[in-house]
Order: sequence, then structure tokens, then C-alpha cells
Amino acid sequence: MSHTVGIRQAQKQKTRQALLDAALHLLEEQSLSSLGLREVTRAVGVAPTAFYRHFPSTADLGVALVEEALGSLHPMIRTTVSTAGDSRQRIDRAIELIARHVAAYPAHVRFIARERHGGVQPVREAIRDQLARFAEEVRTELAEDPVSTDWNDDDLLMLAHLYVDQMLSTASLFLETLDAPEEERIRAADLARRQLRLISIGRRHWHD
Amino acid sequence: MSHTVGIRQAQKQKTRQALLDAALHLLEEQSLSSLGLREVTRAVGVAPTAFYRHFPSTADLGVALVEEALGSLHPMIRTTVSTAGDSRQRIDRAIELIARHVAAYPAHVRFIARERHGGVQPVREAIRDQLARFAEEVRTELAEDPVSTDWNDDDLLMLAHLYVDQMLSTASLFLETLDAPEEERIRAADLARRQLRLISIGRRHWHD
DNA sequence: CCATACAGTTAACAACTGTTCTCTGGAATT
DNA sequence: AATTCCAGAGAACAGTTGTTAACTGTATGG
Repeated sequence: MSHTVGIRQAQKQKTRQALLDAALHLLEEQSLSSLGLREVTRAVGVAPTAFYRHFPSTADLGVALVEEALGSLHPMIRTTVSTAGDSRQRIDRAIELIARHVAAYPAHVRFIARERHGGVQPVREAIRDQLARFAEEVRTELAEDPVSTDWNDDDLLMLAHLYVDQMLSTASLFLETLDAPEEERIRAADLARRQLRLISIGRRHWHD
Repeated sequence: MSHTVGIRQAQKQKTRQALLDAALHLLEEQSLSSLGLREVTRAVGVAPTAFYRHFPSTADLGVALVEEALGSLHPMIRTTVSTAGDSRQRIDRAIELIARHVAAYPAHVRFIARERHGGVQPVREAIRDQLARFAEEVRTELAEDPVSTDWNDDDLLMLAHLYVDQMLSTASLFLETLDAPEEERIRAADLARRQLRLISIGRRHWHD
């Protein structure tokens, strides 16, 4: 049991990543349920049968993509709904973070938005589970905010889900306006900002 | 130019509808981008080539399905965000309407949720356009509410989009819990109700 | 009553799909 | 140095796909 990777395993992970990358690229203009195994291997330049060395089926490839797209996002959550600064600053920071992420990983965002309600059950479930984890994390973050002192856990989770949904909706909106003129992108950011503001107002007056 | 339908056209529309129904059924466990033309005709019991008498491609079939799923929904919008009753009654009525609709047309709801961000561009655009129309209608309805006297059109449209998104999100949640035990369905309805309540609170305190 | 229009059929096309089995070259282990 | 392991290749399988062309029967309009 050596802790060195070895040429063998290194090469394997390399082609595995190549398969993931190629699939993500192909999925920009189709859904996972229509993605062919041969289509992916052809794009990578390996034999169709090599696919099975890495994934039992394209559905498992999809689950791996969910991990890649959302797994590394958990650290970002804490800063997104961080308690630092006043309400306006927090909203601006969140919008900025989402916009940057969409610009940096558009294919990831598209994949999640597309397959969240897509035709492949295991992938839907993987996304649902990850989003539920996000909601939990957002809840614990919200609980530390002095605004939420008299909130019960159920209401906090309700608000957390609302925020997570809003984040995804905003990310999807930003994705659509990625190639649009700057004016439209500003309008989109403005819309998202005001929606977040309305939610945060509702939050402040929840117990009236 | 007769106003009588004629045996011929009647039969044509009958098979056309059969194609739409079969497609909708098949789309419950896959996405439109993987729906085969032959698959649909086989389900209806008609030759593959007959498909072309009704739709140039499966994408056009999808656009027709958008029309069927959302086109008939516009009348419902007015009553959903109607101004009658107090806030709690309005929310209860909206949730009830959504729940009924999801139970009555689950395949329609699933199709819209799935293809809204799906892999077929013309269908995405058709859904986006219809939802934009919904938002416009919601806005004019909201404008008549005395709560919105000092709201500008831009903010009203922002709120309308938030409501439309929330409706879809709620419908999708209800769809997932359709076959779940009643306890979970009640929890889902409760969550949706509180989220709507938070938004409506934010709305009331928008200009503070 | 007859000519036309046309929804649906049949047959054939090349291209594609997922999956199995057998094989090979080189890294890993002993 | 000899042996095992295993990522990937290659070939073949039975089925599938979208699209074309030429057809048939029947409702429709003159």
C-alpha cells in the first residue's frame, strides 16, 4: 500500500478526467440521457471499450460530474452567505461570487441546471443530495446571524432552501446572458440583487 | 373555406394528438434530446414516416408540447395571484391551485421543469417566452393590488419573476412528492406556504 | 362522377448504438 | 529476472436511428 501514485494510476486518472471533460463539453448542447458512450470516447480518442474501465454507464459518468461540479463548491458557500458587512454589502458580494463562478465554470453550471430535473434518475438524486447539503450549510451559517435569534430550525431550513434555489436561478440567468451585451448582463445582476434584497427584507420582518 | 372540420382533418388531428400523448408519456423517464422519432411512432402504432406529416422534427414536437402544457394555463394565473381575500387566504389558494394542477397534469409539469434548461434550444426558448408572458400577466395583476401603489414597473416585474420561479419550484417539489406518504406531502406544502409568506412579507416592507 | 390532394404505408439506405469476447504491451509485484 | 495485473485496442454482435423514395387508399372539391 504505497502512498505514491504510480505511472499506471496517474495515466488512468488522466484518461478518466479526459472522459469527464469531453462529456461536459458535449453536454453543452444536449442532455445526459442522449449522451452516447461512443460519442465520449471518440472525442477523447480512445476505444469505446475503454470507457468501461472507468464508468459502468453514462449515468455513473453523470454522477461523477455532479461531484466535480458541486463537490468543490462547499467552501464557497460559507463566504457567500457570510455574516460580514451590512445587508447591501452581503448581497453585492454574493452576486459577485455567483457571477464569477458562472464565468469561470459555465459548463458546470449548465450541467447542474440541466440535469437537476433531467431524465437520469441517479444524477437527479445526486444533485438533490448535494443541494440539500448546501441548504444545511446555509442554515447553520444563517443561524449565527443575530437577525435569526428567534428563528426555529424549520424556518431557518425553509429560508436556506429559498436561498439555494435563488442562487441556482441566478446562476442560470447569468449563464443565459454570458454572451449578451454588457447592458443586459447589468440588468440581470440588478434583477438578482433586488430579488435577494426582497428576500432579506422578508427575513428581517418574519416575526412581526 | 368551410367551418366544418371534415373527416380527414379530424383524423389527422387525432393522430397528431396521439403522437403528443405518446411523446409526453415517453418523456417521463428521459429528456427530449434523446427522444427518438421512431420511438414515438412505435408507441402510437403508426409508420415512422407518418411523423413527418405532423412535425418536421422532434424539436417541433417539443415546442407543440410547450404550447399544450403552458398555453392553457394563462387563465389560471389571474386567479392564482388574485387580489381577493387576505394574505394567508391568497397563499393557501395559490398552493392549493398548484397542488391540484400538478396532480391533474403531472407529465406536463415534469416536461416543463425538465426542458426549461434542457438540451433543445427551440424548446428552451418557447418555455422562456411563455414564462415571460406569465410574468407580465402576474405583474399587471400585482399592479392592481393596493399594496403596490408606490411600486415602479421594474420592481413589479422583478417580483413577478420571483413569483413565477417560486410557482415552478413549488410545482416541481409537489411532483417529487406525488407518490410519497401524505405526511411528506403536507411538509412540502408547508414549506412552500412559508416561502410564499416570506416573499409577501418582503413585498409589504419593500419601501421602508 | 371524376380528378386531385394527402394521411399513412412499405422498403431500403447508411450510420449509429451498447456490449461481449479476445488480445496486447508495459507497469507493478515478487 | 520472472510473473502477474490491467488500461486500453480491436473486431464483431444484433439492434437501433433519421431520412429518402415511391406507393396506396380514401375523403374532398369541382
